[in-house]
Amino acid sequence: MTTMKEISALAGVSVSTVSLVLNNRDSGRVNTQTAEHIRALAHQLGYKPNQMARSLRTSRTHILGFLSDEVATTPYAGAMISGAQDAASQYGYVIMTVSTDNEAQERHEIAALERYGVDGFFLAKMSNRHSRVPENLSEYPVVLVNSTYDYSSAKKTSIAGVPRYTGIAPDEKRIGYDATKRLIDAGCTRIAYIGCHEPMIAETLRFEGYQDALKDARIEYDSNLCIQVGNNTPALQAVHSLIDKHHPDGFFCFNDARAWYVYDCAARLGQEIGRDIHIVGVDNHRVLAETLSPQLTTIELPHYEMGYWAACKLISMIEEKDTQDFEIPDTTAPLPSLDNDGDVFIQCALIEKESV
Amino acid sequence: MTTMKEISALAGVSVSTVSLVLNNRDSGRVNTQTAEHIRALAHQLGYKPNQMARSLRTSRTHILGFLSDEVATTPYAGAMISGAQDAASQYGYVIMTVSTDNEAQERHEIAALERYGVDGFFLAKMSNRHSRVPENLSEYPVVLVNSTYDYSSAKKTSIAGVPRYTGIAPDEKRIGYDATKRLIDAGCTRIAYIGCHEPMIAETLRFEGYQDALKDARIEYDSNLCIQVGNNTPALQAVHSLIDKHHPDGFFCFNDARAWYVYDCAARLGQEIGRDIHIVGVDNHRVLAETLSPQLTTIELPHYEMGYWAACKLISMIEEKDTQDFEIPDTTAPLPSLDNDGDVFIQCALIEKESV
DNA sequence: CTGTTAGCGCCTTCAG
DNA sequence: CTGAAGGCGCTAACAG
Repeated sequence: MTTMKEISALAGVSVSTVSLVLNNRDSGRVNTQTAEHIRALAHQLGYKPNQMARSLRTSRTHILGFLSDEVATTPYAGAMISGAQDAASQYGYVIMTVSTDNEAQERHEIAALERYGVDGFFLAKMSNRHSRVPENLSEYPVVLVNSTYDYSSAKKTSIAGVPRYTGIAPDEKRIGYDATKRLIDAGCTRIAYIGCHEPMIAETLRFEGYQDALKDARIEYDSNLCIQVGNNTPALQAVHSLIDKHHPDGFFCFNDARAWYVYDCAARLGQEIGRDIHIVGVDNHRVLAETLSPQLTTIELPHYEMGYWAACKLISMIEEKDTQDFEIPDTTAPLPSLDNDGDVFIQCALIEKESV
Repeated sequence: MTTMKEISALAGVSVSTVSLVLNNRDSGRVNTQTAEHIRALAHQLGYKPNQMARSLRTSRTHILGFLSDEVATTPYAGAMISGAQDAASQYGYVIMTVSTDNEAQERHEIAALERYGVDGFFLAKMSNRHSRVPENLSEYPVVLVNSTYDYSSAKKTSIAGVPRYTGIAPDEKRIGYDATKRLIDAGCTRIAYIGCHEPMIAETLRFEGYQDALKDARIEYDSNLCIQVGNNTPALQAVHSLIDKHHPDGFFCFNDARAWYVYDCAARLGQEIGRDIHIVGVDNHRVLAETLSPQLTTIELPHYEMGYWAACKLISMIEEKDTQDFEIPDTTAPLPSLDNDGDVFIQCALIEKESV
C-alpha cells in the first residue's frame, strides 16, 4: 500500500500538499504542474487512500450498516442488499451486512457496527412489517426497508414536524387493487382471493385493495370466494374445494407460491390457464417465473428498488445533501422522490405474462 | 463515544494502562484494583473501542470482504452471506458485501474494499462454477464459496505443496448418486433424469452420479429416460412427452423447480406422487418446500453451511490459527474439516418428505 | 506495576 | 503557493 508519505517523498513536496491535491482541494492553492505530477505519481503507484486513517481524522467512515432479519431464509434478502449496495457504491459508500434474528444478536451486531463507526443504519425486514427502532440507534440516521415505523413504540412521533423515522414499503393496497383490476379488465366476474392465513400487513391491505377494485367495478363482494390458506396439502385442498363449490373464473393470489395451488387444480380439472381461468400473483418470484407454464402474470415486489431508494435516502440524511443531487434510475417500479419522510410507499409493477 | 483518554483521566492513570486492561493484557502487569476500577468505568460509560483507530495501529481490520455475483437475482445469496456472517460474528469479524456482476464493477468494488483494509476475501458464486481469482487478490487470503479454483487460469497451481486457493462446493456427483439411490431403494426401476440444458458443473456431475447409482444397482442405463430441459412451457412439454413415451416410475430432477414439471404432468394424468411415481429434487428451495403437495423429497444445497465453513477457513488463514480452535456446529450437512485445502466438497443432506 | 514516547495514515489550521 | 505542526484513538516498545 503506497501512502501519501511515499508520494510526497518522490514528488519532493510535503504530505500536506499531496493531501490537498489528492482530495481535489488544490485549485488556486497548488501549482498546476506539481499537482499534475502528484496525480500522475499516485495513479502510477496505484495509490489508494487508507479509509481507516481518513475516518479516524474525519469521523466519517462511509460505511452503512445493514441490519436485517431472516437473511438466511428468504429469497428477497439478496435483492434488497444488492439495491442498497449499488446505490451506496455509486456515492462512495460501502455496506456492512449483519443478520439479527433475535434481540441479543441484534444488540451484539449493532455494537459491532458501532465500533466500526458506521455513518447510518438500514433496518430491513423480509416481510413488510411495522418495526420499532432499537433505543441505541436513536442518534443515527436510520432508514427502514420493506417496513414502516411502529408508532405505537414511539415517545415522539416527529421532531420539529419531521417524522421520526422514514421507511419504504410496497403500496400493498394498490397491489391488491391493480391485480384485481387486471382480472376484471380481462373479463373475470367471479374473482377469488387466495390469501394468507397469517396476520400480516400485506394480507390485510391486499385484501382491502381487492375489495376496493370490486366495488369500483360494481362487482359484488362474495366472501365465499375468499380464503386464507397456509401451506402444502391443506392449502391445496382449500383451493380445490373453493373451485369445486364456487367456480371462480379469476384468481388474485396473495403470492406466486399460492398461485401454484390454482395451477395444480387447473391441471387436474383440465382447465386452461389464461383462457378458462385467469391468475395474478404477487412477488415475481424468480424460480416460479422461470418454471410455471403458462407463465404467471404477477406483481413484482420491488426489493431491489427499495434497497436502492433507502440507500439514497440514508446518504442524503448523512450528508445533509440536497436530494436533487441524487440520480434516480429508471426501474420497473418508479422510485418515489427522496424528499419524502415518514412512511413512503412504492408502487409495484404488474408484469404481464400468460396467465391472464 | 467515550475514549480511553477519558477513562484514563477519570481513573487517574495513563492511556496505556487503560489499553492494557481493556485488551486483557494486564495480568501480572497492572494492579488488580486499578484494573477492576478501569473495567468498571469502561462498562459504566459504555466504552466501545474505536476499530478504525485500532486498525490503523495494528493493520488488522477484522473486516472480511464478500464478493459475489448475482446477489440480486438468486435466492441463495442470503443463506451464504448469513452463514459467513454468523461464523464471522462469533470470531469477532464483520462482513462487507459487494456484488460484482461484471469485471469493471468487480475491480471497482475490490478497490473499495481494499481502501478499508479488509483482511481477506470471500469469492462466492451463485451457481457452482470454476472461478479464476482476480490478479490483485493474490496477496490476500481468499476462500471460494460454492466454487472451485479454475486451475486453467493459474500460473502456479500450488505453493510449497499447498494448493493455491481453497474453495468449498457441494459434492455434486454424490447428490446425483444419493438421489437416484433413494429412488432405487423405493423400488423404482425406470428412473428418469430431468436435467438442465445449460452446461454446468452441477449438471454434468449429478448426471454422472445418477448413472453410477444405476450401475451399482445393475439397472441398465436408458438414454430415453434422460432429458435436458430449459424453462417454462418447452420444459413442461418435454417432460410430458417423456412420460407419455417411456413411462418412468421415478424422477431424479436437477432441481426442485424442474420437479414441478413432473407434478404438473402427474396432476393431468391423475397419477399420485409418492405412490404411482416417485420424485427427488435438489435445492430444498424454501418456496417450493412450503408449497408443493405432496411435499417434495429433495437434497438440500448447503449454502448456509458453505458460508459458515468458508468464514472459519478464511479466519484461520488470516490468523494462522490452529484449525482445532474452531467450533464446527452441527448442521444438516456435516461440515468438512478445516484442515482441507484446495477443492473441498461438502456432502449434502437428503431431506425426506412425501414424494418418495 | 505504571507512564512516556512514538507513530499508524491522513486532514486541517496556520505560518510562511 | 507550500510546509510544519498537531491530533484523530489506539497500541507497543521501552523506561522507570
